[in-house]
Amino acid sequence: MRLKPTIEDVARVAGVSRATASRVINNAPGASEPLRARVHAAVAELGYQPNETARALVSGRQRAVDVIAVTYGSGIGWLGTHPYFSRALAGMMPVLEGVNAQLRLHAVAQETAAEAIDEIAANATLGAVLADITPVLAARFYRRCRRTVSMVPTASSVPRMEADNIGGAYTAVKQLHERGRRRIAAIHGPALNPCAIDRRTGYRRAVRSLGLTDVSADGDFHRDGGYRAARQLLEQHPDIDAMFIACDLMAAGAVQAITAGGRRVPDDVSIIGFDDSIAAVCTNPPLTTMRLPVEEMAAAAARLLLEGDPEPGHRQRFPVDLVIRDSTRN
Amino acid sequence: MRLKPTIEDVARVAGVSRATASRVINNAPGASEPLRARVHAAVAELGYQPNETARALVSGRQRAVDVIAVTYGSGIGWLGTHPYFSRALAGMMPVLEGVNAQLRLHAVAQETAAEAIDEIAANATLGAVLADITPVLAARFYRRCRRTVSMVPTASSVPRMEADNIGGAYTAVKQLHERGRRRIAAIHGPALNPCAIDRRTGYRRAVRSLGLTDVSADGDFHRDGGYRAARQLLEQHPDIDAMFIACDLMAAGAVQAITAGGRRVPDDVSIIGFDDSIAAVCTNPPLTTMRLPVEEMAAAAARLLLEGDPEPGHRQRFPVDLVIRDSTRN
DNA sequence: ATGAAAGCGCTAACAG
DNA sequence: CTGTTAGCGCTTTCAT
Repeated sequence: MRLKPTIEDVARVAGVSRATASRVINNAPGASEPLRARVHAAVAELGYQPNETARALVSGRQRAVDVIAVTYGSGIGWLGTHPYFSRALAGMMPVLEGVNAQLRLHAVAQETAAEAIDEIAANATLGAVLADITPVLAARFYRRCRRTVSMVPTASSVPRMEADNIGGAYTAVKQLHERGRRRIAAIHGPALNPCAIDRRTGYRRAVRSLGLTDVSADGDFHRDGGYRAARQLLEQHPDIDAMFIACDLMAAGAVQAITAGGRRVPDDVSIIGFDDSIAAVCTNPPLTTMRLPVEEMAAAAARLLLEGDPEPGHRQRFPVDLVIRDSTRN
Repeated sequence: MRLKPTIEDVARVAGVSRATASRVINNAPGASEPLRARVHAAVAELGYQPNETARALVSGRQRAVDVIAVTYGSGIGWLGTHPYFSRALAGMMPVLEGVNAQLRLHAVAQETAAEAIDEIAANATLGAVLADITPVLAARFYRRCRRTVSMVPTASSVPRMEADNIGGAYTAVKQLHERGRRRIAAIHGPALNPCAIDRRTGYRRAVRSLGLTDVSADGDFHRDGGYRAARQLLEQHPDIDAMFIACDLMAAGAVQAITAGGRRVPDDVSIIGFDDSIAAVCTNPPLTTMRLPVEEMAAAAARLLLEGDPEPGHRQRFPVDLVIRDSTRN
């Protein structure tokens, strides 16, 4: 079988030099119309496709955005079951498409995260989007590669996309309160997750300023954890009439626990989730939720990287808006 | 700021030749212990990280698996809302991790798919996993790059991972029938989607062999389509007592439509979905469904690529198993 | 066991 | 406008 044609072959067939071939292929100026035509013909005849690796090496830029996800213990099952990550990818791909940039996906195990991160940083080109990296690791990465954007709250110098998690949580509780609920419990996310921390803060502030009681349980940002937390909450505080839940997946579990316990949503217990992920519309009833604009954030992150090195401390703020569905409608 | 150190720098600092440095870095034989130590020291001192691009160019192999997704019309919103794709990614990443292979993600617009596919094929290294490519496009890709694996039914010569969609659909209907249901409707997927076609076939065979009536509606593999199809089905055939739905996302919508119409799941209408995606456990009640082992299929596809060129027509079969949850429990 | 040298395929000065 | 010539950073013969 014939080897893949190189630009050398194209040049030979077209009867020009490699340089000329390169010029017309990259449609750079400095090539006459007749030669252009000959080169194009040769390209077509040979089915020539530039070798991106060689291009990248010589030009120093490979035009790839790296996306890093850290996997905790149990493997990366969460990538397949947690909508967050795929939303981020979905947001980035359209902006990368058409500008000849590719997306590289890295799953790094928490235990070896440090080394893995060093290697990724060393080979970064357009830069990296840190989807859920802890502040410490993010800072480490940033030290090795300035072209970095975090999508979660992180070390202060790292450029980031910032969603108003605190405000969102506050709004959620306030909304529940306005609808007349007074025993508003919360199911929070992992204690160390930066987003979860902010949402917890928002809940606490709202509870305090509205004169309510803090009734909290801890979840893990997964459905099962939401189910368990809700059941436990209901047992310990049977008078709960609303729940603010820090993630839709947990909210889906909570809805199941609540109805399994013989109560109705929203009549007995009103629910507001967080994220507005696919889970929010799959539950029954569909969830009122605080929309985290993941796609927009990811797209903006990609665009920022495309523009060049972001300023240290650069930040772009994103609103977290209330999306009303049936889990609060009654 | 200091430029990134090259192997040249390492060699100089260690006082050896580039060749020797290369040998120890790749821990190839042919370097004495004392020199190895000096090189390692130099690497550590400089924080040297090999440039993967240069490596790839010289060795001809970049160790990357390309994943291609075609986007239809409206953009790739579906990637963020449809669990299939992220499950495939989740399946591949663990097998790629640790073998120093990376994952490249490509979203190609349907209109320009042909050219895009040619370019990807030209730059493929370990090969490509075709997640949802039509047979025609898959064949085209395969013509340009033998290292290809499709995850959906496709042109006969293209190596593939084959799930028993027909058998799964058949099993689902049979299960409903065994539970005493007799008016078993179906909501199918897109007319041209190869998986949807097989599931439709399975439904038809079951209906015929069980002596039931074919009551079908068409969906789009999304929640909204499932909602609409279910509502329409219920209006036109109020005596329906069960539904086989070709995808969990549609099933989630159908559950909502059914309960919104005042009927209960599973008491009045029993439901079996397909996929066993995150949507199946977010609905209320959780869905009985036919499990498509997407993660396993994707992992096997990645492994196949890692092994070298798959045989033409290579196929690996995967079962589609019944997972019983509450939507059929009564 | 070690080093010198030849490229991988391409782009980008630099000459002509 | 066109061609010649250096490399990009690395691996890999091939001598030594």
